[in-house]
Parts: sequence; C-alpha cells; structure tokens
Amino acid sequence: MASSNGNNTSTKSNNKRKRSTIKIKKAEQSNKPLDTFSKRKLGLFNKVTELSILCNAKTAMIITSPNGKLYVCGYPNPNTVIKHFLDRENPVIDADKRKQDHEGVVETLRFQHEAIEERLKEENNYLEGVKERNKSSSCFSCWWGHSIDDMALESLEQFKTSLVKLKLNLDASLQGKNIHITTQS
Amino acid sequence: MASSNGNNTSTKSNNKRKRSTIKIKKAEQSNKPLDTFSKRKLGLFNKVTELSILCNAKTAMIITSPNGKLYVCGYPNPNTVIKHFLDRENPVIDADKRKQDHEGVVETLRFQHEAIEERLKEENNYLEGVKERNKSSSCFSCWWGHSIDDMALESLEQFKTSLVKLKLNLDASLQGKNIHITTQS
DNA sequence: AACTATTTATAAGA
DNA sequence: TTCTTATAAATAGTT
Repeated sequence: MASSNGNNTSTKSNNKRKRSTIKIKKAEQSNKPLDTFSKRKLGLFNKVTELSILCNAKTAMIITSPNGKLYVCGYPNPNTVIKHFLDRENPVIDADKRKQDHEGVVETLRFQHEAIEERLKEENNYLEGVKERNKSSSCFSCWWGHSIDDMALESLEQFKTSLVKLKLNLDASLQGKNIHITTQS
Repeated sequence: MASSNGNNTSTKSNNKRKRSTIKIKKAEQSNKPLDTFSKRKLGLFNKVTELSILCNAKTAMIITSPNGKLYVCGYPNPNTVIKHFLDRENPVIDADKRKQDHEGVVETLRFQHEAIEERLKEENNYLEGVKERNKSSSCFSCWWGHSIDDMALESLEQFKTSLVKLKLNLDASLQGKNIHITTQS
C-alpha cells in the first residue's frame, strides 16, 4: 500500500498523465447529453413509481432515446395499462354501435370498481397489520384515534422511500439492455 | 351590502358558523389525496415534456387515476410511440421465424436511422436560422465560435421554459375531461 | 460513481 | 379553487 503510494506521487507530472487527462476531458464532453438523458430518465421512472404507490394509480411510460433505444416502465405492469388504453382507443370494431357504447360503459365501470376494491383491500390489510401488532404489544399505539385513510397513507409514506430506492438500483443495473422493462407486484 | 355585513358579524359565533367551518375542514381532508395525485401528475407531464424536448427523446405516458380516469401524454405523439412499442413487443405473427427476426433487426435499424436523421435536420434548421440572422444583422453574433451541438442545445434551452409553461396551462384547462391527450408538433 | 450547489417540485396552509 | 411558502427532491456540474 505504502509503496504504491510512492509510485503514484513520482509519476504525477509526466507525459502519460497529461495525455490521459485530456482524453478523459474529451470523453466527458461527448457523454454529457447522454448523461443528462439517463439521469432524467431515472428521475422520471422514480417519479412514476412514486405516483403509482402513493396515489394508487396505474401507470405506463415508454421512452425512446435519441439513439433509438426503447425503455419501458410501469406499475403494476406496463402491458396491462397500455392494453387498457388501447381498448378504450379502439373499442373492438364499429359493428353494432349501441352495443359497443354499452360495453364501453360497462368496461369503464368495471375498471373503476376494480380500482376502488383494490384500494379497500390495501387499507384492510394495513388495518389487520395494526390490529395484530396491537395484540402482541399491549395497547402501545392507539390506532383507533386515526381515520383509515390517514393510516393507509402513513403506511404508504413509510414504505415509499425504501421501495423507490430499491427500484432505483434495479433500474441502474438493467440500463445496459436494449429493451428495459420494470415491474412491481 | 352593509346590512348583510351587519348580519354576518352578529352571527359570528352561532351554531351555523361552527357547522360550516367543520364542513370546510372535512372537504379539504377528503380532497387531499386527489390534490396530491393531480399535482404530481402535472409534475410528471412537465418532466416528460422536458426530457423529450431537452434530449430529443420520444415519450408516451399513460396514467389511470384511483377513480379509473385515463390520462395520456406524449411527445411528439403518444400513439406513435405506443405503436412503436407494440410493434417491437409483438412482431407480426410467428409464421416464419427467421424472416421475422430479420425484419425486426431491419425495423430497429430503420428507427435508429430515422432518429439520427431527425436530429441532424433540427440542427441544420437551427444553423440556417443563425446564418439568416447573421446576414441581416451585420456580423453581430459570431456563431462559428461554437459547436453545432452547443448551439442546438442552447436554442432548445431557450424554448424549453415557454413550451413547458404553455403545456402546463393546456394540462390545467383540459383536466376535467375523462380522457386527456396532450400533443406537441 | 459520489458529492455539492443550484434549481425545481410539492405539501401544507391561507 | 388558486396563490404562497417552507421544505424536500432532482439534477447539472464537477471530481
């Protein structure tokens, strides 16, 4: 360790050092636009995931880089959300207009129902968790003092940061691939 | 006007006033999650537009609110980007596998070529604009001192803020609709 | 990749 | 609602 330190200091100002410095500078300059793209793409993926988890929204995002690479992310699943979007854009064929409209309305109502049901389920799960903890630790937290809404949101807040950080790491490790798909379940 | 003022001050601390205060508080509490959703959705749309313009990326974003409402945004056009994504996911049918693979590669190359060509065109357009301005105003700005890349990015920077603000206003005014589509051209 | 100065987004409140 | 503002987060530049 000490000897290598000595070697480094003795070669501080030779020609090799100078050349390599110039090379690094050039590389940095040409990478800057791609750096910006990658950083902002990462930021967007995190924001989308945050919105999904925090507000119980279903999301899908497709990004094509200036080089033509394709990146996809979504929650709970990008393909599901895109399929739903396509179903509403092209509602089958215009064979029987009235039947079509009726089916469209039913589909929308079904989807809304599903969304609300899912939300409820999550809140119930959280409530169960609090009850369980309350049984074992004798009356430590007074969960009945808060509304169910508040508790669910608090719970989501707590998990948010860790989930987002995890996702950030996944994104970073998968970035080399041409098609990039991120899914949470 | 004056008489009604007198009435209001005389009823400052009766039951009606108290009740209305409570009502307002309740309404605010129940709107909070939707407020958060809307604010963050708006923020995301702005971020996506920024990335698209700043980095010349093609983007599409689909968001389904907790109530089942569908919001779509994209640049230059969400449908184009989604179609491209679908084409790569389901490359026609698995009739002739080798032909399919070959077509997939060609399609990818074609898309990358288009992306690069488009970028070049934009930069040339900007260069033309600078030359034009340079002819009329006698040698005021020395455009040859900068790289084409720098100039294009500077130009984009200047337009970015105004475009994003415009889009922000459009988003806000269109938010009431069930399906929300934003497009720039 | 990691850090920091700056900019930007957003939650809470009016 | 829309606006303000204090705080939190994202990002550009840099090493």
